[in-house]
Amino acid sequence: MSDRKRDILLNAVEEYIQSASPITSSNIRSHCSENLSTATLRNELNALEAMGYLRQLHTSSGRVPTAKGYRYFVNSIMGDVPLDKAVLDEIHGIFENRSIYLGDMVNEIADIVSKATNYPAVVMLKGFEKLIIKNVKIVPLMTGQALILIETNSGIINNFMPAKVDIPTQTYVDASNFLTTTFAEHSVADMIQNIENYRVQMGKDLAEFCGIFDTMIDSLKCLCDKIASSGGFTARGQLRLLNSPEYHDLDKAKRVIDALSNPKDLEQIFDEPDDEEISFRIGTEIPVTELQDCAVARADYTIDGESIASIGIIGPQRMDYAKIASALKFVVGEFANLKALDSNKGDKDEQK
Amino acid sequence: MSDRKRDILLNAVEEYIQSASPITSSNIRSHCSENLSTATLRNELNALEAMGYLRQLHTSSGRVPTAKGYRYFVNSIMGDVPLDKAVLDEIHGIFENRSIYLGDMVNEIADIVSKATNYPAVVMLKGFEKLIIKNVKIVPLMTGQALILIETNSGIINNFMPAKVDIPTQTYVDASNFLTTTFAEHSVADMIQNIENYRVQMGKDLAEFCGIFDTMIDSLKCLCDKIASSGGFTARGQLRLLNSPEYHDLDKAKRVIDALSNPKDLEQIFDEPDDEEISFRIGTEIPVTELQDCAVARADYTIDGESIASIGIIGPQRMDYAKIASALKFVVGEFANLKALDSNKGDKDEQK
DNA sequence: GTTAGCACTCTCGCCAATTGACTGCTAATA
DNA sequence: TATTAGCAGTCAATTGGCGAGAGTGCTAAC
Repeated sequence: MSDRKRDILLNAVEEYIQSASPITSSNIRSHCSENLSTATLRNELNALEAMGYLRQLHTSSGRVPTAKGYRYFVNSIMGDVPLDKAVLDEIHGIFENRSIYLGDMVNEIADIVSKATNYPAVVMLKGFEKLIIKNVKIVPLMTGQALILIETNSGIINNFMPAKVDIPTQTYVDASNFLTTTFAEHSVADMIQNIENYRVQMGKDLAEFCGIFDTMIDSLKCLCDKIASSGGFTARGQLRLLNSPEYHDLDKAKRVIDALSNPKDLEQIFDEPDDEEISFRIGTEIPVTELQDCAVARADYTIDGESIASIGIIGPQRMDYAKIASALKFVVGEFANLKALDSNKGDKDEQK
Repeated sequence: MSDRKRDILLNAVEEYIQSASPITSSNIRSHCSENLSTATLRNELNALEAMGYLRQLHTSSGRVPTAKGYRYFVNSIMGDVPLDKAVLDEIHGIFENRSIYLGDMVNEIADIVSKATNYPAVVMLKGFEKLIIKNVKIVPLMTGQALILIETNSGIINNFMPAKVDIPTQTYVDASNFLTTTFAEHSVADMIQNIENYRVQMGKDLAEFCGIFDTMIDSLKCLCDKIASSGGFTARGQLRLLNSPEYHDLDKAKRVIDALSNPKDLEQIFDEPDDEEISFRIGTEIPVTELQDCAVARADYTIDGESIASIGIIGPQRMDYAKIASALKFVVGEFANLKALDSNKGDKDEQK
């Protein structure tokens, strides 16, 4: 492909992303190639169409990028576009004020990412059980339940468990301390799996904790199951899909929105690992029929090479790829900072 | 109004709520008045139109209820329609498993009510500071923050506050116990306002708690402000508005949905007290211009005569009033049960 | 390789005619 | 007096045709 064709194609795609109306030869002339005539541009556009990057909706209309055209654009222009400063600050604020429950954080991130990009966002929490335990607290409440708080390197896991009222508060404190000293720097999964071994090993010392541990593990398993049954997905900002002219058709929009609340569909997109920083799938590259006239952006947050959470944006193929890429990069970056911060902290102030 | 007119009107409204298409004379004949001719029915419909209960969109179309017609229907038919058993169980489950944060509970209730009715739902948390304290716990975390847990008669208030790492855990326990014994059976507002007095009164005994109390009160005030700034509103299920044929027009739907995320608008509907169990406002009865072709249902949850939370449903005037009324009644009923249960519990197991 | 010019194609908005669904009204009937 | 049958009238919705406008493809000239 000649340099000129490349310029024209990239310009056409960019233009179309902004305007949402088919690109004409005069259109391009006024925006980037003022020294060429429309006739020449028509020849070039014709060639680009033959090459499969553009297509015409009908003989006498302008041209629209094909999935291949978008793909070319995405591969070429992956430079960052600076995000809105207010949005940046808002994202940063969420992470700043991070002594927050993991579940809430996931919701907030989905909200913010959707707001920043103006498309629906999906967050998939893949393995909270892989997070590294820093501290465990079991707090008995008056209502016959207790609150489990597990501080990890990426936020706090919280869950309620049933609790007998006749167990003294101190027992809960002791049990919590035991769990913290035993499982600090281990993963939650480790704790769930290995608590049995510790119990056997330590004999009657732990007898009084047994009941507590059993119900705690049960309730954590329950939480795992709950997250697993929803596939760990949280979708937010579905309404924003309606802002795109391509989804002014309600039925079309509904089909996409329905897919967003169907774990089975989303699974196919987010389950398989993805080692790119930001990946885009366009059109038929998406393994879900209902979404094949969409584009999906995805970024993963990984710890030690394992993906903990995925963030996805779903929109029309004519989505603002550059803006989305920078939003996702920024969010994932904040995630990483968070982890660095936490491990520092963890070293500094040991729990007695 | 004659009995026959009444029958015809109620039937027409009910029919229209189901079918969403204008009611014709032959329509009524086949559904309720098979012994009358369509001509007679036309005379009756004509009379009902003259009385202002129905109106024609154009000369040769069927008739549609006016706001006055819906109002008559609502006042007449307030009998309960049994709700879907699955929905009933789901609502019940939320309250059953009630050791849950107030904030989460509000979200879940909005979700469920919206799901049950198939319309957008709004929950307004008016005065969590009016709730009665049963127990206070301040739990220090590793990240330089502490978790405030206030168990009340209607769920747990939770919020984070900054905390110095060098304060020993026991101080937090003592501070928590002090707050619990001092303010149990008082409202949260009482605690926020009167903690100053207690501090002055008790002198240096409390000196070591001062810092903790100050930051706690600050952070609770912050929470109050945050809730106040959003008007305390949580809207869910906005998308369901699109299911109604009257909102297939996107712009029309968006105007309503925007109003639902505008505290200023919602305030006008939910701020003034409402002593009916379930109240409906139809059309111009709603004090918000953007919502004047909608209907709004509202139910309040009150403690000691004061409204703590309001639940609202927004939909087209052609909404299923009976179904909405029963869903709201059921939810408010569960709320009340909750309170009864809690005060029992409170008597039984005292905190040391 | 580039450009000007012309014919061609297709969408969109507009208008008129047709169709079909209901109603209102009038006159006949119980 | 209340009800009904029948007929004329009204209006929305659909259809088809027409013209304008936008944009292209192609060809011939530069």
